[in-house]
Amino acid sequence: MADVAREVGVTAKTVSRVLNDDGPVAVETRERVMEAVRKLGYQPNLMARNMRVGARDAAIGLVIPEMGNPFFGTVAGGVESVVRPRGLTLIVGSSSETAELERSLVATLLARRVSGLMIVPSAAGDHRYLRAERAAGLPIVFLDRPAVGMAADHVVSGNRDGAREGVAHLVTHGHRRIGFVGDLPAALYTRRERFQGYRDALEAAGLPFDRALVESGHDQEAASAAVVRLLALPDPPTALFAANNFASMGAVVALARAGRRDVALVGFDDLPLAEVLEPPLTVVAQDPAAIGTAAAELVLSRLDGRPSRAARREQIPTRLIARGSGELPPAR
Amino acid sequence: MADVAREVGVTAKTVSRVLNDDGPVAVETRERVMEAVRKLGYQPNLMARNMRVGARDAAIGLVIPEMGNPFFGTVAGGVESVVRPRGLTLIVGSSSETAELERSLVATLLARRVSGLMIVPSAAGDHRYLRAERAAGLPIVFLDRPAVGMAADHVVSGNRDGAREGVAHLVTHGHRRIGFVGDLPAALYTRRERFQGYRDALEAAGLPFDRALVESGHDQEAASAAVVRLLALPDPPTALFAANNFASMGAVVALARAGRRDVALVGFDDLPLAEVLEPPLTVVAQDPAAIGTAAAELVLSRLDGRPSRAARREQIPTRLIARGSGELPPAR
DNA sequence: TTGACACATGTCAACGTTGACATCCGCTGT
DNA sequence: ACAGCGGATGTCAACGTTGACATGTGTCAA
Repeated sequence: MADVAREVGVTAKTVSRVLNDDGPVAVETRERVMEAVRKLGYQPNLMARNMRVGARDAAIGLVIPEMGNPFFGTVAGGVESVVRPRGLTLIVGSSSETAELERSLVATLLARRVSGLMIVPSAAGDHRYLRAERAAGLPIVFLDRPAVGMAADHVVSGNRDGAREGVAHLVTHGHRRIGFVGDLPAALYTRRERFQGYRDALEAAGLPFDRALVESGHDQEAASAAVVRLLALPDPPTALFAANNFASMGAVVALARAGRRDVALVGFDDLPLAEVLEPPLTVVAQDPAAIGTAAAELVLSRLDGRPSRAARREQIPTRLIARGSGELPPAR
Repeated sequence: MADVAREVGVTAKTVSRVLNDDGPVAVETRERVMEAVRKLGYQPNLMARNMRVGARDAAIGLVIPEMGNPFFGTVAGGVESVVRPRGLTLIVGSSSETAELERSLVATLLARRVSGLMIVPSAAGDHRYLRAERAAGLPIVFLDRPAVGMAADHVVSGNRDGAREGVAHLVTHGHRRIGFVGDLPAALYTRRERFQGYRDALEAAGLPFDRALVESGHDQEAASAAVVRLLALPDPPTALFAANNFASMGAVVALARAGRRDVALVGFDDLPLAEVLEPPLTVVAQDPAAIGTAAAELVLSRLDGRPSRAARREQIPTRLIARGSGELPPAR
């Protein structure tokens, strides 16, 4: 910047004014400065700019469990689409679902003095340590799952309602014994909510809840194995509700391997090739992009100074997409 | 930092020494400082630290076309896994495959003085403008596709070899008319390479190249339509080679809709549920995580001062996974 | 003619941190 | 007894930018 100023014969301050459209600058000076900037290939140093008095970094920090998971990738894309037009940079890190990594990532982001923090909390965490930051006015929003031990803004899917709707769909098609294939650990927020939705639907239909019909597994293989166990029961389910995408894939694989085309299935979260599966997979679709944009907008509105103490909570509704696998009638 | 220093009764410099394990500090002083740090909840300001004399930001910038695409998400995950243990933060942005957004993102990253730049270039770009930065010693590595108009490091898949192997697999199973379903625009690097591999395989087998068997589409629907056109030819192909994941999905969908279980298919890039498709999908799998880690390691090695002028280029080999759809014999 | 005012630009300091160099102290070896 | 040395700490400046305030110059109304 000093070089540019020297080249033009003005002070750094004037260059600064030109670059920021700040204060009055003679048209001619402006042009000469711009030319010098081009000639010297000058680029303002954002780090220095951001460092000025108490200023925060013009960036938003985002912590997701995994980059490779398209669900979270799409969430991140939604966040970016809102945040970038505002001139904010997105800094993403992944926690591998561990509270420890999550915390160290958050520490890095805080050290960078990001302007806002968005977190998909990992299962085991406790977010009390963020209270002070929140109280100090830093916008913090949790995505997909609420914070633990702390009242804070969040944006989540309509897990319970969605699950209820998905299971009700199976009930409507005549099923009375419906298996639940969930995530692990069972204490996971989304798992708990969806399980509640499952029970809601059973209750609404006057169906008994059978503990034996509930199985779990964290990855696709484990979910597959869970389905195999369910099908081996003396009085097996005629339909399955898979409470997340891995569970869905595991169920699809298990049913395909067993050659069981007669078992109905509804999955939570849409899959890319759902329509060409045999039978086409009925799902309760989430809207990950909407979760991202809604959360980002929440952060921005906080940033624009709405220091309201109260936590704001949003639910993004799900949508049942009936493709066939949920409409199979009960065998027998 | 000044507050901490005052609390302990030392200078900021001493606090700095404690925090960076720099220079000798009395054990007792160290402890008192650490305690004050905890008590006051002090967090070092990374922006300020990074700004010091000519220093660069302890961050790596990564530009990918799309966050929601699991291929690039996984690439990003690979990058992060290498970069984080080194204490570097990852800053990710997506370009939506447009040269314009890509460039503005790169500008932001340069303004932040990142320590390294990793770019998945969008189709239309020209990277001459980065020459100066590269010459100035900034590590720049391109991923998945090479730079345009500039000799620079890159890490790409073994596109041509992989495609050749995939198509050869079809030839081995007796196919003589093999359709090619590619990406658009046709000038896209990966598309060109894979197309070359396709022709290599035909040539190696002494099969004629038929222009009519080449179709394209950028998204899944377009690829589907392309497959429909191919099947409607007077002398239609008995097998298809889909040159990327959208093409694969489009082909799978088109074949399923048409009820054509007799057409052999090999896709480039693996899909999550490939094994449960009917028939199970044979693919030429890429290794996106390896692309990310290899590229990141390249950046780090450059960072550790290997200012060798020559561009370094790496290819990550692909792997044929035969599941069934490529082994169908030619109908008729 | 003069004061007021808008415009154009400059000066200075400060943000938080750390390199370079200086200072002080006590111990060791001769 | 004292030079020499290493350990512990301090002082100062600088990184690049921009707020707050100051200065200078020309125009216009009274």
